[in-house]
Amino acid sequence: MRLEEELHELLRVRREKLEELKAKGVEPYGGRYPRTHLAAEIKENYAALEGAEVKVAGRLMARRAHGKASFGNVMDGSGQIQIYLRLGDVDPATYSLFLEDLDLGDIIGVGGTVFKTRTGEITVAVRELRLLAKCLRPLPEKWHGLKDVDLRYRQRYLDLIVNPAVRETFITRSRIIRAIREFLEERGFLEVETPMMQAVPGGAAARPFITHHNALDMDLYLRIAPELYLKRLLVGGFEKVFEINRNFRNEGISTKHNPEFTMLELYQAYADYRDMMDLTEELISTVAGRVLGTTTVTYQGVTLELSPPWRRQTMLEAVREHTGLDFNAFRGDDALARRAAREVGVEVEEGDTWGAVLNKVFEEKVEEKLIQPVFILDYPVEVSPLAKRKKDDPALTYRFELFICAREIANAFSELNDPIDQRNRFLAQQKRRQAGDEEAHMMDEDFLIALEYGMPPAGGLGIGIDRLVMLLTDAPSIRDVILFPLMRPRELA
RNA sequence: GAGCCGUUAGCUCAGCAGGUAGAGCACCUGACUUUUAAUCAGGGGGCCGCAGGUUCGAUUCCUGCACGGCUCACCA
Repeated sequence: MRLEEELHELLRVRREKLEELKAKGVEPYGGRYPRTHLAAEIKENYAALEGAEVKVAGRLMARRAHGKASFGNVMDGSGQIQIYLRLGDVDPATYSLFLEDLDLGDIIGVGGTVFKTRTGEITVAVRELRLLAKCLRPLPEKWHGLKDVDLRYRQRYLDLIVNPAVRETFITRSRIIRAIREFLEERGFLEVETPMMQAVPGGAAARPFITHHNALDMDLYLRIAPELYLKRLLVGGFEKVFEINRNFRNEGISTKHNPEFTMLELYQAYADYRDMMDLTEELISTVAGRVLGTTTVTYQGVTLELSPPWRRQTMLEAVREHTGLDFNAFRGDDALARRAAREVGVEVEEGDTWGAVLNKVFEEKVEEKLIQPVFILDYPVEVSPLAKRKKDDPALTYRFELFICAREIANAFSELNDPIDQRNRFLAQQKRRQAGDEEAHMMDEDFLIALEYGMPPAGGLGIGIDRLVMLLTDAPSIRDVILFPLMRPRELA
């Protein structure tokens, strides 16, 4: 810390007050304060509490001095309440503590009686005042709040102090996650935790972060998905498992991507992807109902109806509906499929097979049009290395993704439990890795051994929690639903 | 990774066809015993993101860099 003389005036003044307080024998960083009520409780129960003695604690957010009587606002976890000090009701030392020594932002405890001012504001008439924590830096502006998004993310605590809507968003996030846990536990799912550090990062197509274990002298990867471990648990006999935890992907940052993000994955033995569709509909609509009180939500001005059932459409149908291209007609002819894609303006590479082309056309031409909830079924096998092939159509898989507001919200499939087929899929992925595709799956021999012991047929589902929270809180950026999104470090003031 | 835009007081923002900067809130001093964006009077506070260049002179024009935002690419 710089020398006191060099401190900014605003910081210097507060530090001087701190020293004065100490000189007066006031402890500026107090301990336990036995508060009796939250601000909101007093306001909600005024009829019962009028004239009652209460103690509240919180941050001093405003002060309006009128000579020998003064008002202030104290904010606690429930909201703000007005406090009133009058010389005579409190001794001169207490009054001057409030008026001279306290600053906006200080955390205080006050005791007094509840009353209503003549303008009708429910207020605590203070008898006792205690400083619990001195605030040495000025808070952001009281009216406009903190707008600079850089500062809001870097100093999220300030954002939370001065922007109540931000606070609400994160409370809603917590409620959503709790509702998901309740929903799954009610249905017999067991919550588990699987490794975040993995020797072979699998379960998704993504570039991993690399870290190093010193004692074992080995590189490890931060997981890109828990999938392959959760499936090992199916092998082990857990029949309904879920995990809500972080995934890490070493990719770009955008309004829809943070390098670490929260994912729900669940697996249900003896089920398939149709069961997963039913479960997904029920889960999201139930969570919306429990948390928001409605299944009709507005996202960025668009009204979405989340009550089931949701539309179900195969990828082939969706592509035909939105582009006029019937990929069934190009079956077995990769070149024809590529030509058709180029005709509608989709860039494809020479090596792209029928299924890869179909997927690209879908992503570029169809996804953006999927506003109301829709399950897109039957993904090509090339882009679904962990999903079971369709019995009657082995070029496709029993896989769906859920789209809402043009965003992929969920991804699910009937899990591939044939170890021979799984090995071949890994080998195909390996070829793509060798061809330079850094996101192709790595071979996971350990996982294959597990499959060889027999994994029950199962449905698996993944839901991006951050994106679901964005949808349900009307947040335009993923950074609005992650408390501390990744930022480049910056020199501190 | 690319393109566009931004960075001025603690915060929210003006401003500058190039002549060494303003407002509101916050802060300091004074007045005020039911105010609430309290009010009134006075005052202090700025490497105008950083580094170069052009110029008699740059916060302003040019270049580079840093950080951020948006769009695109990659993805969930």
